[in-house]
Amino acid sequence: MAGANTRQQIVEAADRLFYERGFEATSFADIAGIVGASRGNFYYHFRTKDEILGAVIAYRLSKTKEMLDGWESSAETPAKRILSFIELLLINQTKIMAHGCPVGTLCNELAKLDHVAKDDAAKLFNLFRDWLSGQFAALGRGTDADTLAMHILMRSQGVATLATAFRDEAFVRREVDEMRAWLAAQRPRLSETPAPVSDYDS
Amino acid sequence: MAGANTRQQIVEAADRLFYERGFEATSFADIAGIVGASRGNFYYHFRTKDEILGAVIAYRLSKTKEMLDGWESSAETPAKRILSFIELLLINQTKIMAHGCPVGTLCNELAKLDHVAKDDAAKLFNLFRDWLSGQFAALGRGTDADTLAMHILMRSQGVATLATAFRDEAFVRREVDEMRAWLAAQRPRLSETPAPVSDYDS
DNA sequence: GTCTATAGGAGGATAGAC
DNA sequence: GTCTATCCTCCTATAGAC
Repeated sequence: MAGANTRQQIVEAADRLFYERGFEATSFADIAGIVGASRGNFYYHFRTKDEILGAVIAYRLSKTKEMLDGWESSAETPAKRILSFIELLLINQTKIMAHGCPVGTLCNELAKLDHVAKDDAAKLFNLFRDWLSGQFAALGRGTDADTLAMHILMRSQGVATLATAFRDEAFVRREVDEMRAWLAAQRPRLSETPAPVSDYDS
Repeated sequence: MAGANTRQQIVEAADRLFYERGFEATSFADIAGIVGASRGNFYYHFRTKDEILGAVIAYRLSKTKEMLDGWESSAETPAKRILSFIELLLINQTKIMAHGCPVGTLCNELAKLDHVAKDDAAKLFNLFRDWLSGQFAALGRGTDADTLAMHILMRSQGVATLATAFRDEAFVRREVDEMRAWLAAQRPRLSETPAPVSDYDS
């Protein structure tokens, strides 16, 4: 319904359902049920289901960029910005326990389907990776910024997967605290003066 | 073909395809193609696809128990046994980069489908969790053994997810090295004498 | 225990009226 | 730009012969 923005409504409904149920498990009828349009009309806006997937990935990329830009301006220091990323696990905790991380689960599903768009979905990870890398560089870790970015991204994914399987809030809180402690231990490091860091002190 | 063990052949073929392609994306025809039996015959052995899933989960539980028992007898110390778990990421690296972790991806898919068997699949995680917890307890970490078990399980899942998305061997090696270093830093800890540990020194 | 044949339904996609 | 009607394929599941 509602003219020219039907396309956008389809994308947003698909975005939600692809996350909650998965790409394959979501049918046109499911999306149509949310949008309130007929299935037939979908093919005016998208020729195939894969085209909807492409639009959903593009939409997520744009939303993610917005979020990262928001963190950039709302937090004053690189450390606080990285903290925004870490605490996303708490903010989205309920959804994550029900459906996992939107990025990780989509990449996993598309990898299994050997879908043409699997590398496009991985660009969502690259967005976080590059942004985190920039923050670690700003923190004075120019040489290993990307390694640190991948490390914290890895932890976030691990917590999300186990949060879905165990639905254990205490576990999530504990691991978020560990990540905060790990972050606090990351100090500017020059190649000639490696600083001692401590991670797991609980 | 082959009488009474057709059931087992179905389970093993389904086990492989559920891992490689996912549960929903695997059809009876796909399984039949591997086993070399007709689709119709499947319903003599299993009444529904969900029953095949149940049998696959039971099969994986039993295979996992075997693997853990094997580590128990082949490695002499708790630390070496935990190392066996960590290095599974290297042993299965190629498969993980193509299809993710069999446990994590199945749990994620079933959670999204809100499938009745999702908690049964999570028992696979519990098997690792309890076994790892026992090893950490034997390492002298009786009070926080389960916390440590969940932490290393979390890391393993995070590495698997990013390995699938990025297919970056160097990343996997690096994180496995980090996990080894983390493990080496875990010392027996009595409640009154917390020991200093270091984690992230690379 | 295995087969062929087929029911019954859902999904993606198309055609054409309005 | 949206709708209804329809095609075709694939899937799960069943019936019944061998």
